[in-house]
Amino acid sequence: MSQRPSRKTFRPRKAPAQSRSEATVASIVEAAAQVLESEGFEGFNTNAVARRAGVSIGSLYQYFPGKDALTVALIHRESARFHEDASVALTKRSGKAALEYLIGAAVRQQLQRPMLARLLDIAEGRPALRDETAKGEMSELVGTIVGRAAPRHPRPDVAAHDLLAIVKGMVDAAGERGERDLDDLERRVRAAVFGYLARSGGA
Amino acid sequence: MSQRPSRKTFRPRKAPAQSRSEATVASIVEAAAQVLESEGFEGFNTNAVARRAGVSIGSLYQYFPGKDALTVALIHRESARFHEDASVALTKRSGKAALEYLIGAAVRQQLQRPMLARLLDIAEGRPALRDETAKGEMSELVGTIVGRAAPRHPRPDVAAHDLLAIVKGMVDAAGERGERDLDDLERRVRAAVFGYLARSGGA
Amino acid sequence: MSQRPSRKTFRPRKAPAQSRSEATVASIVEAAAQVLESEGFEGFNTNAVARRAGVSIGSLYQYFPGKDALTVALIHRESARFHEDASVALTKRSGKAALEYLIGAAVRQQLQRPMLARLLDIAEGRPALRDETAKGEMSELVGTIVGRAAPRHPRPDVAAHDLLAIVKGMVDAAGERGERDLDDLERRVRAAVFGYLARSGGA
Amino acid sequence: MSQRPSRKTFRPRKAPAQSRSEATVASIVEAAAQVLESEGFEGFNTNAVARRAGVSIGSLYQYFPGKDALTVALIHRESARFHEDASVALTKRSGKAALEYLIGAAVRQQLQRPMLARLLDIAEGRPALRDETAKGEMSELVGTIVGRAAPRHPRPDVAAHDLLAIVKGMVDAAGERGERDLDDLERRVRAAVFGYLARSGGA
DNA sequence: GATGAATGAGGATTCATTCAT
DNA sequence: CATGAATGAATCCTCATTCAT
Repeated sequence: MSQRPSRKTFRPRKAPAQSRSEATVASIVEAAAQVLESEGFEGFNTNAVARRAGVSIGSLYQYFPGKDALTVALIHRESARFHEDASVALTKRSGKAALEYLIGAAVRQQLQRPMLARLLDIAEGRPALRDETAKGEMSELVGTIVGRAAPRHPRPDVAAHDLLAIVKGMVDAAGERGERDLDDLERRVRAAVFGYLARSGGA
Repeated sequence: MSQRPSRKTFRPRKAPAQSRSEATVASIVEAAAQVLESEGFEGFNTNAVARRAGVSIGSLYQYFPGKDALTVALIHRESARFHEDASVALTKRSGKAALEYLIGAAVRQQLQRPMLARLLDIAEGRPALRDETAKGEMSELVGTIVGRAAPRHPRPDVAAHDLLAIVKGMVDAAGERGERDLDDLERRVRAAVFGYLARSGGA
Repeated sequence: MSQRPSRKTFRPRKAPAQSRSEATVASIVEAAAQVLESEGFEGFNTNAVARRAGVSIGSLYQYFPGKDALTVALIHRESARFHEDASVALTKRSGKAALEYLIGAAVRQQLQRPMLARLLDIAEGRPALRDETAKGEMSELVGTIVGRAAPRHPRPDVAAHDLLAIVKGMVDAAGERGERDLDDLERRVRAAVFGYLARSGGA
Repeated sequence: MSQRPSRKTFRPRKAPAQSRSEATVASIVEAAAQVLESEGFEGFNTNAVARRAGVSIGSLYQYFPGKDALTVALIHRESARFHEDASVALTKRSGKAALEYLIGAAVRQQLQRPMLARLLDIAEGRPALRDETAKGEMSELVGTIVGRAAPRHPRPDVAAHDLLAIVKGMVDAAGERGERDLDDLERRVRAAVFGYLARSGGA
């Protein structure tokens, strides 16, 4: 038959009480990022992460209830970055400027650790992790920005989904191909985003 | 024995000369598709594929040198579909019509087996399989079409990459969200594609 | 939180198709018995069982879906013995003779592999395995015999439970203490059984 | 470090001289009882006990040299109860009354915390703990009582063993089945005990 | 060729115990 | 003394792959 994952929590197991453990937790998360980055999903296993973090496997499990919790932590870490960027974007005067800011942030972030970003995008899609990701929030945020950038758009929420998908698709592919020219990529992403908006009713 | 083969060929072990083995090979590939579709990467293992195909694990290894060969075969099968579609597209009178045809095909194909298509997109990105995929060819084909649809575009090859990424990003996300409205999705993808072309120099 | 065992089956994984595997299965079960006997629950682990059986750990899991399945198989093996004995007992002319036969069988069986028998009695009580044991049947069988041996007994089913408990308690304790005098033990068990029946309403 | 200590003392590490530690020790033991009761052997681990007791794992090890020491302490706690009961029983005028008193006490105690009692009976049987249990004493005490209740019995010590086994067997089984009718169970145990004595030479 | 039994390295996770703070 | 972070041996189990029949 199939596997029965039995609904687990991916939340950190304990809030680190001493400062010693805060460092441990952070080092584990960064180690997870590095392992994922350099070995891909194939080599992403708890022992490797613990080793790279310089802690014992036991310590890892003291803070993360399982392998997936590592991935989730990683996803949250990146989502937080996006949220910050989006918050800043929301302060921009024009909707267009907000979108442009967000695109720039996305491109920069992606090209900084291309492999990692791409793998996390993939991980986010895993059914088991679906509930743990803040996709809804992200769409909402982008929806708000779209609402400002293209006030006449009939379905800003749908546009938000699409734009997120477009940007992710483009930057992931660029990262995969090893593109390094930030400005060029950013220009092209803008073309896609504003082109889409223009043609899908945002005029 | 072990589990980590260092480097191998993914070509089918034998050219199926007789029709019997041809059928066997096809059934294994389809079984692989079904397992991938219903169980995801987690449940995608050689024994499961053999079982679903109704052949012994020994036979599977008779035709495929290893697990990855299955994935590659699957990717090739889908690429073939794309090639056909692209060939048809190339017969269209106008470049615009060609692109529209291709978009329609991509959307239809994606929404037919959304999970499968998405997982294969992911698999294609695995470094180990990179060489085996015909990404180059696909880009070339699309590049040609772009060249016709937007003759003034300064970098049709770059545009081809981007368009491929945009379409994949959008339809994968749509499939993931469970969208079922083909026409609506197709319209939006067109907006993105032609919007991008218009703004990135294709006028 | 607690552990979520997720309801597993303890049934053998596959019916051995070739005669080779029949032997494997048997050797695994006997190895399980021996390991349990000599190492107790502490040392009863799948690796030890596989090693003692002279098979790989993989083979063990090919036939048994998990550790508990080994225990269940062992319990079934012993229950089968009891059923045979009970069937023979049922052919006895008098109820008293039937009971005496069953007592003798129980004593003999117990003192043959005292440690094993005791540990299996314990294992039967584990909540996780409760459903897998044929305790109900055993009680019924004994209930029938009691019904013949003490026709006036007001609650033969309760008596059956009690007698089973008495016999198990006595022979387990005897085994634990290392008693070897079969006849003496059997006499004492008879005293307990018939004494109980006489005083609990079986006259 | 490791997990398999070869041989150790199970005595509490320090005689709790101050009342503070006395209370701590008692709370740990009771926590052990509760964990064993609610989680079974599976969930009976030092960390869980410490948590339930509201002390740190470090403190637990301050008072108990290891996990088994907890079990031993628990067994001793219950044995003490039995000893008290037996002492009271010894004050009874007739041997019969003494036995009846003891049976009543055993039944009551068992049905109060059925799971715990059963698990401790099992734990007592573990070879590693055998030396630590006061089984000998218990048998002696019961032997004395039997000597009074059935002065003609040829082997009061053997009878003591058997009676202990009978009572344990019956009440454990009853507890396992979830019986709650104290009086009925007590009647049946008496039937077994006195029936056994009558037939095994105590007449 | 086909079969499926057997293999065993690899990876996830637990938990008794120690020891720095 | 108390704390709880850290440790790592031990165990369960999976699955790619081989090979005798």
